[in-house]
Amino acid sequence: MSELRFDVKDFNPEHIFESGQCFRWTREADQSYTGIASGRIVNLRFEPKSPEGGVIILDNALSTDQAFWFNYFDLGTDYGQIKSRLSGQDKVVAKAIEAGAGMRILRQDPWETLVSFILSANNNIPRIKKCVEALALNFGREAGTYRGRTYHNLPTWEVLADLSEEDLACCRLGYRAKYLIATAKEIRARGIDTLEDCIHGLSGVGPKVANCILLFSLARLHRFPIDVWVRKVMHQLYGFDEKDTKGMTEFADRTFGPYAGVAQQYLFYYMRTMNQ
DNA sequence: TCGCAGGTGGTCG
DNA sequence: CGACCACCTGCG
Repeated sequence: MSELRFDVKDFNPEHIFESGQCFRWTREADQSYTGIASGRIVNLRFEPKSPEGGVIILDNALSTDQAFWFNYFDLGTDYGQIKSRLSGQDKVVAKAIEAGAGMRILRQDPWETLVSFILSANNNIPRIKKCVEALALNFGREAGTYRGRTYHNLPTWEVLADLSEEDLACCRLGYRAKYLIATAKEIRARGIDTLEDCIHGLSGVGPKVANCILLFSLARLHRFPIDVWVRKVMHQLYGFDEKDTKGMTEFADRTFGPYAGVAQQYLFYYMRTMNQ
């Protein structure tokens, strides 16, 4: 284990980790974040060097995982360019970008993302985190120990597919447990490779969850998930009727084009931070 | 007690 | 289609 460093621009851990796209990163007392992704336990701290950039320091990372983390944090994408493009297209988003200037869209593991967002339905972020952790602790393989804490992976679909709702009762997932089991069985039958094709048919995966998976794990940056917060933004700041999902989607496509999903992420974070 | 939380699935018209 | 509405659970 060693330390990995990345010089980056447009990076702010709080904007990235507190924007509801991931559920397994925890803020430490020193403002760093510890998390687990694809079985890798790591602590991230960020040292700003200039107004735009700084250095990411990953503790407990393997040197052979440099490519993994580069991809995970989408470091190959120029968010400065995306931001200036979006800002030029829309005043509201320009404001939201100021508030969340260090936002990035992660490239998470598709299965972990699928599980997390099935659990997100009609749920709140603290409890989604609890559900994910309970699932990992009770049914996932141990991934290792770091700074006195033991971490577990999420269970694979092979494991979940053979569990019953009763088995999962200890995780307090509520009615989402049966979605999870049904989806695990479906993935076992079809395989994860076809996820993008079959995603819409999966149990517990409606349009919102499907868009989240495509955006937060498969880098489909044009996907525009509409949750209660984005709905609130679209209503309050753009004047849409709260129920007009179709109108919001068409507006996002038309206005933000290939980066509608990135715009959504700034708007989501903006709305959440405004409402505190 | 009740509404709400990063919605989905089932049932109607 | 579109409009309802039930739904596990924990919190304020």
